[in-house]
Amino acid sequence: MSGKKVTFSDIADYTHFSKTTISRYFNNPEYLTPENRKIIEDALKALNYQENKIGRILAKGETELIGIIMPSMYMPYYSDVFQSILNQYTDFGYKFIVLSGDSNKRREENYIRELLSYNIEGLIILSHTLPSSELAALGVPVVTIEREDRFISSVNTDNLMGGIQAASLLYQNQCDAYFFIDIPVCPETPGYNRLVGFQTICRDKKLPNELYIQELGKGIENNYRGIGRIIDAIEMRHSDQKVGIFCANDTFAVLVEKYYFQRYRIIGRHYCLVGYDNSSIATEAIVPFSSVGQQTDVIARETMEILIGQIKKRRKDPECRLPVEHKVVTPILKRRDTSLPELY
Amino acid sequence: MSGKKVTFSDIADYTHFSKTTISRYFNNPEYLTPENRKIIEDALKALNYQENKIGRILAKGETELIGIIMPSMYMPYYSDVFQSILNQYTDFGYKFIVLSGDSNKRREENYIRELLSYNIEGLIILSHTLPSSELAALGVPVVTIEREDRFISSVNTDNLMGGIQAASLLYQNQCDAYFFIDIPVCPETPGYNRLVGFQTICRDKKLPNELYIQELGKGIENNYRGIGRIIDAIEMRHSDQKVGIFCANDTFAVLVEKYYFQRYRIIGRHYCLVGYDNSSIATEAIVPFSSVGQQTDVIARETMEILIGQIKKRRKDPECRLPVEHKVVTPILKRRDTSLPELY
DNA sequence: TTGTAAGCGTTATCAA
DNA sequence: TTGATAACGCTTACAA
Repeated sequence: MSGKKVTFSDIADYTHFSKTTISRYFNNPEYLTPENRKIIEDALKALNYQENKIGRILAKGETELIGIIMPSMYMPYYSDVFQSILNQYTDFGYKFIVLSGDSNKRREENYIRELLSYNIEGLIILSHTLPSSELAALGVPVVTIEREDRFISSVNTDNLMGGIQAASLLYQNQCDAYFFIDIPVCPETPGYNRLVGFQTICRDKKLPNELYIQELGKGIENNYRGIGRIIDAIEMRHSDQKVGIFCANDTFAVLVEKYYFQRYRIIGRHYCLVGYDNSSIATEAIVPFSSVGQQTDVIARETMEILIGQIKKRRKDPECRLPVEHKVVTPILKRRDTSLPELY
Repeated sequence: MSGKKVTFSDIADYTHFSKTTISRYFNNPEYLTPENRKIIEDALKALNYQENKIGRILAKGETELIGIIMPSMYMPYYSDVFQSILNQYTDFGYKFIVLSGDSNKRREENYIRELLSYNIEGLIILSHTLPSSELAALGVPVVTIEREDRFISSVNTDNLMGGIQAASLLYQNQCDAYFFIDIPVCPETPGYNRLVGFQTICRDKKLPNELYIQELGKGIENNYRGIGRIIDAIEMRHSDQKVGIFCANDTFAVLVEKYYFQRYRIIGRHYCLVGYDNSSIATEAIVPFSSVGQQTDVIARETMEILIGQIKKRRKDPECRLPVEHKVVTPILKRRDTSLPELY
């Protein structure tokens, strides 16, 4: 609308107070008399003052900005978590500057430099590109989510528990043979424990089991082909048995279901399927399958709590060492009955 | 690592240049002799200088910040577009502050105020909450994506074309009766034209058709029930015909497929299905279905081009009126053969 | 309760 | 090619 922006000086001139008093109106209104408060309030409206945080940031050094580095969001899990993080604005008031990583180390280091140049007060990392050792050296509070976190604070789902829940469910369904499907994951990644949990149950209960850990290629089509090869391998030797399959994510699980149908015309019997993440696709699938759900809202909240805690510490003492805190969030197994409903 | 942050003053002291010269090193290095440039370069390393954009912003008024207001991302389309927008950082260098709206008008107005207080240079709106009249009055460049855009610049998919493509595909498949399924959408929304396109073809070709425009409730379960009622209604009168169904999004489409199977044990024949958005679920479905794909990368790029164009204009002349530009992006129909493959 | 003046880290203007 | 100085919009001692 108007030309130049209205500043504290303008309001000061208009009201015949000083800039300081205007500042106090916002930061320590209790020092002002009600009458003077009213005068300033009216002036703000009359002049249509718009808050400008840049000056404040320069003076106070507090940006209320948090940086986020996302991996590519092709897995719905990531956009679920991201959505949950954004929702935290309501409770914490911090704003998020978001960059999307692309597995290029140099580039993500630049992202971080760029974010730091805006004086972000904290950093949330979902991308897997940079090692935690490097993140720990940044000097700002950092929390990672569901990734390697040796030297830095983190929030992870209890993947071991998740694997145990999944395998137990298969066991309850009295499968004859048990299978775990995933792409290769390095043991430092929390998700690795899905496998460990699965193995734990298999060992305890002495269940015949096999791991199918292999690259499946990029894109759904390639994944589908890879899954197909695995299912063929399984069916080759277990066609007369009830097989229990635990997939490390729902996308793989839905592809298992799809392949069973496309290739073998089998739907919702013969095999028992458990996915991971409980994303919408587990419900939308033609026969909904069970899935280990991650509590993304809890994850987001814990992340912010660690981060804000460290930020407050830093505001008090900018030199202080940041503690390394690890939070673990319990997964929630969503059971779905995969037996087909009768036609009515 | 260290205590206080290194500033231009520190570098000036260290090198015995003035702050001005240090600033020039970054902004107009050609004014410096190569030797002096080298000296400063070394000093930067020696002191481990970290860029600080806050000072620069205060002095220049250019934040290189763009605000985004997202709707809740439960439809994968939104996270696809969002991902594409984030990718634009590489080409444009602008950073994004992201807030997630929740259909609360007051609250979203506060979001915008908050964003403006950070001196964002532009705004991208995907949320549907605020009318374009209000957005147009903000004074910053604003581009909306796929929503009501009467008074403001926007980028939309050619929904009319999308509807035409979908209906034409059904027609090519020689359906006997044609159906459109969506929730009620106000005619100002670009998506409304999906229906118009569908109707256009039906009228042209004189195809028997019906519109099922009704609330389906919140959440997949409710949607599923609603879709079920619609399919039952259709089957009641068309069970012996080949029905062609165009769903306004892929989620509805997959639920149609699911319901046909669960209730009627029909898969991939009898009906012909087209979705919208070509999201991953259209591929993952047990029988993949055709879908009108939105070119989210093109949408994101066009959005940024309009926005950056207006931002540049504003930098030259902060008083200038902002033009209202509308870009339309062609949808791309992804055909998928829904006939079942033979068992081999 | 209010004001003065210095400061936050950069850039812009002008002069040298 | 370089530097002194003011300016950007706000906060914060300190003084009154």
